Amino acid sequence: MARPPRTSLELPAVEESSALPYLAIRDYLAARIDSGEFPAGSRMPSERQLHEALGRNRGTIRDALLQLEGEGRIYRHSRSGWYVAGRRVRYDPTRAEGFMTYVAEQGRVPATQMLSAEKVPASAWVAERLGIRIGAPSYFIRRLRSIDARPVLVEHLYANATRLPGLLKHSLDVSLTEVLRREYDVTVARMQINMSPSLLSDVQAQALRVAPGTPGLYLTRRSFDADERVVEYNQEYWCHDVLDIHVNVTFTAEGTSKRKPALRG
Amino acid sequence: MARPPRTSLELPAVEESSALPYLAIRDYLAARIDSGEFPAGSRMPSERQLHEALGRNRGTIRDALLQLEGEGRIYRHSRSGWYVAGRRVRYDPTRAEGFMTYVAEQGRVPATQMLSAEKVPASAWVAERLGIRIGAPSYFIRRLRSIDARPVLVEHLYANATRLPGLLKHSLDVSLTEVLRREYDVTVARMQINMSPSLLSDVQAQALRVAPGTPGLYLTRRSFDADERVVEYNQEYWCHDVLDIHVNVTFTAEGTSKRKPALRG
DNA sequence: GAGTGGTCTAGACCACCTT
DNA sequence: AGGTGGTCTAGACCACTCA
Repeated sequence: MARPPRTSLELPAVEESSALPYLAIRDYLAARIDSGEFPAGSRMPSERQLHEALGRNRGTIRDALLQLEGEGRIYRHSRSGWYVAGRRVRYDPTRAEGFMTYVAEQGRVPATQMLSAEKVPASAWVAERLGIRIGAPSYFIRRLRSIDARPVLVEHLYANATRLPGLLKHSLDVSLTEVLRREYDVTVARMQINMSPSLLSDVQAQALRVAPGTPGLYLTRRSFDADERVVEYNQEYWCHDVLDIHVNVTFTAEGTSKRKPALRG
Repeated sequence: MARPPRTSLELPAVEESSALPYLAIRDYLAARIDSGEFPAGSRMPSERQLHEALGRNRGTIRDALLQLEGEGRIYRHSRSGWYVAGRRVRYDPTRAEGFMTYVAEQGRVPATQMLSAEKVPASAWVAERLGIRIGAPSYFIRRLRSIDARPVLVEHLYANATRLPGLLKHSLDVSLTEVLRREYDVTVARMQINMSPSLLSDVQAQALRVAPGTPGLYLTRRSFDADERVVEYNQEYWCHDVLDIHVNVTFTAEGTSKRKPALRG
């Protein structure tokens, strides 16, 4: 990854807005991010620079940076540095648009990189989720997605290979939903979505080039067609600071509800 | 909070399943949680006990514990100890049921405690969200909610006082939605929900009796009636390990979607 | 090869929770 | 009053990224 410029370090004393040193440093750095001194995407001063400049132990500096990371204000690129986070991307799981679409709509630059794609016999775990027999042919696709050149999620994609012959021959750098509709005339009629905040596991952290222990958001999606057959099963491992999830729900009658129809465009 | 029993410490050597000491300790503790040695709700051995028992520095022990916290396997009660987390509670934001209902349905014990309730002139921020004039009377209610005696979220509730006269006289320890329907004949027709993972701010952390810097989930909900008037505005600050969010979406036609009607019971 | 973050050690003091 | 986690210090070595 190209290393963005680092803002030079000139520091008025840390104002003791918080009694605790690490929170005072957090406030100080947050203020400089807000003021535009450290713009989104830029590199923060190194931990050792801050250590020298602010007269606090590197561990304390690190606590302040980890705090800002948890708040989603900065993120790190493992062993390269700390960077200022951009705005969160709005994501509405009840809409059909894919990653490439909604990211671009928000003025950001999405990108997809294939990590692996294979046809394998379904394990028990996969078979259950896809509603197929154990050992039946299935696809396993692993993709890395980025926003503004920052890797932000790893996607695992499982699908029934019997139903989608030759899927791996198509370009999978774009929206899978679109490939399914165009090439196989398969449309998603229903989705089961799960989300929970967690940490990125070692494997996913490595793919995203972040440290193990980086906070994440685990998102799962099971898509069904009109006949209630599973079309695909998705696992998405997101950096926790990337998404702002919006859901709009309309209730029609007592105890029932439906999503308000979304207007295109 | 009553202090649950602590499992006594007898330790076979840490198996070096991971090269890094703190991850090896994480694996070791996770295995003992899985095996039932440390059951949900019980207290973990203290950091100093683990330090002595495992022959690692307390800082390293702490890194392992923080890792497990991030994964949602354990949580801490500030300055009291580390505890084993229970199962996540399933929450479907597109359903109308309130906290007390869906928590109880899952065999857990929900509780609500009022922290404050006042009638105040709306600030600019509140006025915008409620769609009322700045300075118009509004309610501000702050509640603490628990599951199985563990505080898990702080709720801020804003409402239009002109429209709901005498609201504070009613019992607000239960579902507000129900009070609104029963006492004011107000029904929610639409909700705008926002979610993003973050850290608990100092104020909310204090109310939840957790350390500042504890990971959280920030959830916001704006409810409208059938005439598109705002009924209430909610802010919820959740401990990050409590929720498993489920959303079920049905697509009817190209570009539109609606939630599958939920059957009662 | 220089610089970065990632991890670890061995101490210390404090605020607070618990009993 | 004793024990807990929360914070801080001052070092150290390593794996890795980047130029």
